[in-house]
Amino acid sequence: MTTDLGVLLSGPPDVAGRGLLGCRLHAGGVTVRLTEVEAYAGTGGDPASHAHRGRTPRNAVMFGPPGYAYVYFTYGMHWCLNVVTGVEGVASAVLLRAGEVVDGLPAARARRGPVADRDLARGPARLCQALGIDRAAYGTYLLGDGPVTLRPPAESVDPARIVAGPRVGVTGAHDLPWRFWLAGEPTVSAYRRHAPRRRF
DNA sequence: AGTAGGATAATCT
DNA sequence: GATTATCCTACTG
Repeated sequence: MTTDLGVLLSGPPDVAGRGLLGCRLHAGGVTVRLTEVEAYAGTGGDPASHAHRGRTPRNAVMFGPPGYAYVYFTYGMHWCLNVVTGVEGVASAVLLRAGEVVDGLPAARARRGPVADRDLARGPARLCQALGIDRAAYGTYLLGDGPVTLRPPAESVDPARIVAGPRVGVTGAHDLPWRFWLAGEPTVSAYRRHAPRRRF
């Protein structure tokens, strides 16, 4: 059975997110198998989304057709990669949070430094660092021949292995279980929500 | 083991 | 000027 990514990504972000687990992401000579993702909707309804307050220069690609890369820079030092989902005109995307390096191990190690192999792409910013993804990937098409490519899983993923829970690091909307990961994978990020800058 | 705090700059109000 | 879809270091027990 083959996953048609074009069809999958044109659906709602949570459905697309589940389907992206197990897919292979290739860039910079490194390939990872995705083990953790998060879904984000658009204007209204999802306060955690970058597109919640409408279209801006940064999130413009989220309003375009599915299959394109939404890359953003945050905390003054980190890049994160999303795949745009849904129909053109409505913003939604899936944040690629973590994966297992299955090819190009030396290149990933060179970019990430001396860390355990399972930590090479364990977290959205670490994943981008391991693959060498930055602003240059913004708006590129992921289902073709671009610098960053996404391919269906080599083996189909057992739906029973997919776990859902609250998203990480967001300020609100914790009642929406739109973080998906594969049970038992050591590469899934273990961060909880802590140090939330409380201003009394 | 677990968590608290700082780094650091683009983006938006 | 405040905020941030994070990561790393250092400290506590």
